[in-house]
Amino acid sequence: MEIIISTNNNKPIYEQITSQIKAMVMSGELSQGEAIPSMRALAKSLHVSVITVQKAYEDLQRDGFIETTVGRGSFISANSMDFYQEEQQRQTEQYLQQAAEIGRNCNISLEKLIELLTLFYQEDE
Amino acid sequence: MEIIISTNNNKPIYEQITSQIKAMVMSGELSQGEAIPSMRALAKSLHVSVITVQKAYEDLQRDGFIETTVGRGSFISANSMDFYQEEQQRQTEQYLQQAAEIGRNCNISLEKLIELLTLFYQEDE
Amino acid sequence: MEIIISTNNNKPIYEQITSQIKAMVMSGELSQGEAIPSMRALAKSLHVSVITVQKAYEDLQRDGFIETTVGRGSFISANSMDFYQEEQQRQTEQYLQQAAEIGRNCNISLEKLIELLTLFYQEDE
Amino acid sequence: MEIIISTNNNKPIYEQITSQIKAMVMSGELSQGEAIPSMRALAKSLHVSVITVQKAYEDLQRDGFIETTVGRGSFISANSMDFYQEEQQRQTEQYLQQAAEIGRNCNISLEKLIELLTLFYQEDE
DNA sequence: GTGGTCTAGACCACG
DNA sequence: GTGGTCTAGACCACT
Repeated sequence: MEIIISTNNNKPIYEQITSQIKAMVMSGELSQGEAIPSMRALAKSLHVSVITVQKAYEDLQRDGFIETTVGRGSFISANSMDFYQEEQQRQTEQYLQQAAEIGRNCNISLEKLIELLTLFYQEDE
Repeated sequence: MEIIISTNNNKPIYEQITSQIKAMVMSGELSQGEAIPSMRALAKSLHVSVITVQKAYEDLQRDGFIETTVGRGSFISANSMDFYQEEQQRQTEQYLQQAAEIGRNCNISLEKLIELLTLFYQEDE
Repeated sequence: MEIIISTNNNKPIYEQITSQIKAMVMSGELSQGEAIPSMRALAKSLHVSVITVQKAYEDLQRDGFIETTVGRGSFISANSMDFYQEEQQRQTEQYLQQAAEIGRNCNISLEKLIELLTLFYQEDE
Repeated sequence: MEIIISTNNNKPIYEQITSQIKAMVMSGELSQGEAIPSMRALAKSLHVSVITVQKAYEDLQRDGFIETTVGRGSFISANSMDFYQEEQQRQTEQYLQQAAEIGRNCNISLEKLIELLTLFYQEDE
């Protein structure tokens, strides 16, 4: 499991950790029931405070992605993938809505927006 | 000129001020060369610290939206609208790109994304 | 006598007035003993507060460029031109010194500086 | 890292801080990636308000000289030196241009200006 | 601990 | 009256 932390980024470190772990579940790199590193181990390998990792794991547990048991460690929970799907869909819709709203206010045509969207969609492939 | 401040919002107050003034320029409610309220006047009417308004005006000036002179006040600058257009286009593209990226990772088809975008675009009308 | 006030400029208005009057003395547009407009007349024609013009005239008198008599008006003083020459030379030297200092710190060669100076000198002709 | 604040100076304190930090980068006293004091620490050691230091750091960050992260601190950014070089060159050119302009208006010959410039350039060595 | 935001005062130069 | 700078407090999110 490899997580990359960027300090130049404006996103807080604990959020970078959560989002990357979620992405690994989605990509299949982490499967349900699989163990993830202990907070101390991850903190050490990322050169990051234990408190930061703790916050990340707390958030993941709160949102149902992992299950943490004292003395045993943390594990990917059974329906983590569904949670992730929902979350991402919600976010995608939100981005599209904002793009639509601003675009309309600036008199950017729907065709232009679709063109851009298609471009970005194929670009990343 | 009417600005609405929401404290429940997670956006800082000075940012709410700047974005609403920019929007007023775009909508034509404020035209080029027109004076905007003095820092003290706006601070008083919004029940907000002078410093907060000052920060907002400072940002607006630095980004070229207004021109401010000691002893005279602040005025909408000549090319404020162009700056606004550019800024909004940049942001729209960013939203579309993020939607495209997440969408692709979640196996949402391009058709589905375009469908959503079209929906949101026409919804606001 | 024509004075141009720029609000986009970061220089205070009273300073724009003084510097332009001084320049007119130098260029011969204003000669020694000649009357300059009354404060109120100038304020009106420049669409500027009387207090602003008053401050400008005060500075000019303090530096010996004009002589003001209550009830008579203000006149270019006898040795205004000398004062101006001295002042400008002082300022020119100061600019050159600053350019030399910064340039040296940035490892810009003396030749390069002279080249630029020559360029600017001939450019304005 | 030693910064000297002069209250007799007409330059604002936050500007004195920014310019001295920039100069330290240039002189090599601060290197890329190196940490600079926390706002609170610097404010305390300079007997100055935290807000004043904050304003200085904000400016430095906006101009690309430092990178600052909440909870971590501020660090000299990778290309700080390039930014500094550009800034200084711009300023040098501006000084030379002003010297050229005033000099020409006062009938100071180009030779005389070059002579002065050379003098100042070698004087500081 | 760090920086980001906000408040309520103050003095200054400029108009 | 205007904006520019500064002070001495405070709370927040993040490390």
